This record gives sequence, C-alpha cells and structure tokens, in this order.
Amino acid sequence: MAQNEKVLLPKKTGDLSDWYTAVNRLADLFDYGPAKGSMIFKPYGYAIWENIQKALDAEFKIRGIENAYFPLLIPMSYLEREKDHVAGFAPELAVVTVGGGEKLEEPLVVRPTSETIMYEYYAKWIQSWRDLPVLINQWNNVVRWEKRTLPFLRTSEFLWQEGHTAHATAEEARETQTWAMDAYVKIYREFLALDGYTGTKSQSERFAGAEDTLTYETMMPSGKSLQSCTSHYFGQKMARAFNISFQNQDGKQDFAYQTSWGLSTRSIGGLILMHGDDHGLRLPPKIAPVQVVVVPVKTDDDILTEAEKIATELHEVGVRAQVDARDGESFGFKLNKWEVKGAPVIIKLGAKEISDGKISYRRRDSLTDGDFARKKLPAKILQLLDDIQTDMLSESTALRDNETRTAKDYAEFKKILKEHKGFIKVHWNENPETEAKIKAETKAKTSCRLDEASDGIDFYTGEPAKEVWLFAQSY
RNA sequence: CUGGGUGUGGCGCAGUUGGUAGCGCGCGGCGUUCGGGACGCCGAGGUCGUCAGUUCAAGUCUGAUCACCCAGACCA
Repeated sequence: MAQNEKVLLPKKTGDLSDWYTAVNRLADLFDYGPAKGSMIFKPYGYAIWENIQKALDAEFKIRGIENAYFPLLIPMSYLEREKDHVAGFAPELAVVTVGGGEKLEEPLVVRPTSETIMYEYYAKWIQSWRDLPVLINQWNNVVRWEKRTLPFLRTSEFLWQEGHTAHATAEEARETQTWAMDAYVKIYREFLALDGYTGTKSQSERFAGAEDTLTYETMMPSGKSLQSCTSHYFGQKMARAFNISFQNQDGKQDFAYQTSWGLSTRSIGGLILMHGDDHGLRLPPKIAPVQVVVVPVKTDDDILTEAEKIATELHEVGVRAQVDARDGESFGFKLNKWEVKGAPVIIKLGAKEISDGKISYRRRDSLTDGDFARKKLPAKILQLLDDIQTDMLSESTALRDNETRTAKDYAEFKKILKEHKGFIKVHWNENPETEAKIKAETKAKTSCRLDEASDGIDFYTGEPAKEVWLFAQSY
C-alpha cells in the first residue's frame, strides 16, 4: 500500500480551475469533445441534468407550458429581422454554408437561441386573441462560438430549455416573465441548493433584443458571480419584427407581447463549484444520480444479499439507491470513489452491521459518520437526505451573505474588490458609460439591479440615487 | 483576436551531447485479499499532434501548420 499512489485531487483553495477540471474528470461527469469547447456528458453527469429537467419540466406542466421542438438550422435572414438581436449574436454564430456538397443559396445558422425561428412560425399561428397565449418550451441544444470555454460553465454547445410565450397583454407577459424566474429560483434553491439574488440586468447586460431581463445571480467560492438563468420581456419588439399580430376583442389589430426564458447546463457547473470540496463533488440529494450507495466491506454472498435488500427497501420509498458490488475494488477504494462522486449518503455494510442490526453511514456533505437501527431504515435515510438538502442550501446562503458587501464610494468599492471580490451592493444611477468605465478599471460589472430602492448616494458620481445595484466580477 | 503554456500507450509524466522509446497509475488473466485508496505472478497496449526539411540516422535539430489548456475582450 505504501507505494500505491492516490489519485490526487488538487486543493479547492489552490488553483480553482485545476480543481474544477480534476474533480469533473475524477467524478466521471464529462469528457472533452473533439471540437473546441465541446463536451461529452457522460452518464453520471447527464443523470444530474435529467434530474434538473424532471424538476423544472414539472413546474412547466403545472403552468400549462407545452413542450415542442423547432429546427436546429435557421436561415440567416430570420436572424436579421431584429437588428439588436442579430447584433448581439452575430459574433458567436456557427454557420452552415455547404449542404450535400453544394454551396447553399442562403447560409443556415446553427441556432444560438430560437427566438427567430419560433417567432417566424408564431406569426403564422396567431391570428386572433383566441389563439393566445402561446406557451411553448423546448428542451434542446444551442451553439455559441465562445472565445473562452470551461466545462459546464461555458461550452460552445450547451443543453438548456428555452421557453417562448406570446400574450395579448403586457400584464400577462410580465406575469409569465416573473413566474419563470420564480420557477428557476425554486429549482436553484430547493434542488441545486444554490442561493443567489434575483434582479434586473442593466441595459448593457440584458439579452440582445429584450426590453428587460430578469436574472438569478449566484456567488461562487472564488468570489466571482455566475449568471445562472434569465427571463426576458420583449414587449412588442419581437412581434413587430416578426409580424406577430392578432385581432383583439375590439376587432383591432395588435402585436403580441412576448417573453423568453432559459436555464442551461451551466447550472451543473455552478453546483460543482459551489458545493465541491477537497474530497470531490458534493451533490444535493434531490439532484444526485445516486442518493445512497451501499458499499459492502466484502463482496461475499451474505453481505451482498443484505445490501440488495437495503437498496430495495430504499427504492420502495423512492430513494435512488445503488449497491457497489464491483469486483476488484477494495472497500476503501470504493468509499473514496463515492466521496469523489458526491453521493450524499454512503452506507458501509459488513458482518458487524448485520450481526448488530445496524446501519452505518457517512454523510458526504459534512463527512461525518453515524449509525442507526436497521429497522428504522427507510425513515432514517429519508430524514438524512432531507437534512443534507437543507444544510447544503444553508451553506450556500451563508456564502452568499458573507460575500455581499456594501460600498459607499468608489474607493471603498475598489478596496473590497481587491481584498475580497464577491457581490458589492451600491446605490447607483444606471449609466452605460460609467458602467463601462468601472468595468474597464476593475473588471467588475453589474450583476443586477435589486428589487429594492432607498435614498442614497451614487457610489461613483456622489449624486443622489435610489436604485440599489449589485456589482461583481463574474464567470 | 492578444499574451503564456502543452502536444510521447487510456491517464499522468520521463527521455541527457541526435543512434530507432521508458516509468507510475490504469487495463486483461490467474491466485491471495477485503472495516478507509490491497498484493503477487503473467500479459496486452505507442509509426512520439501533423507536414516538410537537415542528417548515414530525428521523440530529440530547423521551418511551417493544427489542436488543446491557462489568463484577457464576448456570453447561459
């Protein structure tokens, strides 16, 4: 054993990007794809996404959102219908110019997002107020040719859902925009255990073509924020560009009011960064592919039979449990493997437990050991999973709060950035020019405008200001 | 696109002054093991990113090229 070399995980407090790629690789979440910035979701990583999908899709269904699918390839001319939209996406488009060996008459864009192709068809489908609202979501992949990529956090192809709605009134569209953000916040907090702030993007940071953008911003241990998902309100801007018009109840023509909203596989990146530690991944129970793993001390028949019984009893109450019966790996190796993979509860099963009628376990989140009577099995585990979920959210909330500081003036702002980073809460009068200057000087930009207002002083200009903004360096 | 770095079995690396590739892990077989990353024996696996050049001879020298990684400007 002495000469056996451990698979070493770099310290999380060291080079965070080394740690990040190492933990991803060791936990077997992904592999690099052949094209720049592309990645392969391996089964364990994809299973996390499936759990997120399941939870979010359930929210959509309750709201009456229906799933549909639109084409991957979009005629270039569609993108050009709305000038802000095309300007925002042009630099990162992947374009198909040859098909079947022949040059195409019109280039086809690999969708960077689907507003244009969906709204082209919404225009055909919507004639009357009776056709509204249109409430459609699609689960798909999009391609944005990013300059710098990082697994999960920023990849040139990523998986997401994009919801696109059209409404007869601005109020109804607004309601949908906030509903979507509320649903996202629920998923982030209750499933991913990632607490953050919701707010509104600045003019310069909002989605290309949107009137405004709601965002959920989470704080990572590096002190950098992560734009975690967004919900956009288009007003009638897109409807005018795509001619989505309808006859209202008074018999007059009007343009539809629209929203779009998306949550991507970036969420998994945030999860890894926030909750991982020096031992590897820590997965919140609700999205963990394996919630409880039973590791037998010896792979002999008695122990394996009991292990399977335990797993079956857990399955019956809806717990994703698994027995690690793999041959050729020692007990200790398996324990470490599942710690790296972040299974919330690891049950250690040997002859001792069987004769004592006990269950021994380790909580992955706190790395603490415990045991309880075998006959309390399903209930105790359900309780544990619940506790872990709650505790992980609390950790995230604590980090968010600790990493939120207020600055009265620019000097203090810069001092905080230098010493801590994190979110900096300030009074500020929105101004794209000062925003650009601040960004150039400090690398920090607006995360969002919070939904609160008070009398204060603009931290940059010293003038009276009511709006409260969060600034941060971000991923 | 700018700056830095790296390309050698699946992964991590070594390879002196050019002489025709080696180590650890992993992998396959057999056996012994199994309470926190076990061990023995046997074995498989590489035209050294690509192209061109110098040379009797190139992983090693020269030139070009491609890819990826890290740090910046863009983004979920």
